[in-house]
Amino acid sequence: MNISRASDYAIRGLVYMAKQPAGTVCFVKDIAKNTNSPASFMSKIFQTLAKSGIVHSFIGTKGGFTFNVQPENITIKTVIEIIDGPILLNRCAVNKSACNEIDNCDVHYMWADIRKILIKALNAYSIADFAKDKKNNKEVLSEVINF
Amino acid sequence: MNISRASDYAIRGLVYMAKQPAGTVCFVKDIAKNTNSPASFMSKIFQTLAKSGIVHSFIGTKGGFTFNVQPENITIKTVIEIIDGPILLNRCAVNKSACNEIDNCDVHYMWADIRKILIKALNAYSIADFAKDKKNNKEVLSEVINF
DNA sequence: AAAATATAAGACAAATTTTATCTTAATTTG
DNA sequence: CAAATTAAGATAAAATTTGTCTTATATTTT
Repeated sequence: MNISRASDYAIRGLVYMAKQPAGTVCFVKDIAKNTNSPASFMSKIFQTLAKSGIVHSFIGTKGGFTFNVQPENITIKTVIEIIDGPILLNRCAVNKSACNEIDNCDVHYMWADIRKILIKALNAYSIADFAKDKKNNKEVLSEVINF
Repeated sequence: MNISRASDYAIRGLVYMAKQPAGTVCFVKDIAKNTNSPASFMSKIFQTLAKSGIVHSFIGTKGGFTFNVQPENITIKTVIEIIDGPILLNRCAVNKSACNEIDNCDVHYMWADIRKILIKALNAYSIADFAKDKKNNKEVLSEVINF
């Protein structure tokens, strides 16, 4: 029950970009250095982010990456799904046809339920939230939502 | 961002047990058969569950497993943590010392926040909930909690 | 006491996923 | 043309997950 290192790197890389002046073209080399991640791995990750459309890539000298979608509109859920694929939790969380017990699965509704909650939480934070002053980065949701 | 097959099997196995008359001693062989899981793998899983104390094991002819904790008091979170270990989400979710950016981690609070919500959701369902009539097994939380 | 049955424990192994790395190509700038 | 940078894909190392197998131990039945 963890996110991948790759998603973690992606989020940190995008946060680094969001901290630069708007429109700055960022090199993978710098993104990697500032997030303590392997440059070659980060390069792969940003290729994937570029293919998804949330960042734009420029080849050549002075090439690099810029945001193609505003950091305010890139949620944590978006990033995780681009890098790791859909959030399923277990095999039968989304549709019954994927469940090996088909119509008779006991835990189907539970996982669908927990998945909904998790996705809402992951969508509640955007990349832009982390480029702001850190003292605002408190545990917002879990204080507001008491269940 | 998935739970392991092992946790899935564990939950299904415990649900199967909860459906039997209270106090029934269940064989791994039967638990595995009724959950479409490999018996030898399920055996390992139940060893772990027994070591944790939530089930009791009996060796020998007529041996097997019974609940040691009431199914009402075994939550999904409990099972997942027994089988897969603590729910962390990312490396810095729990304590800052585990974070590679130490005092300067941008995403620390977010992950701690999302983790809290997820754990609450996983604790909201118990094994006993799935032994009941299936039409009660609707998506309860996500309808109640609107955030 | 012996035979049958079931879990315990741990070594072993296969499969899958994650985490990279490396090389070659393509593109842009100067 | 030279330098810098991403693109793409092959490859590989490492870690984790998913299982299997064997031997031991305990219990019940005969």
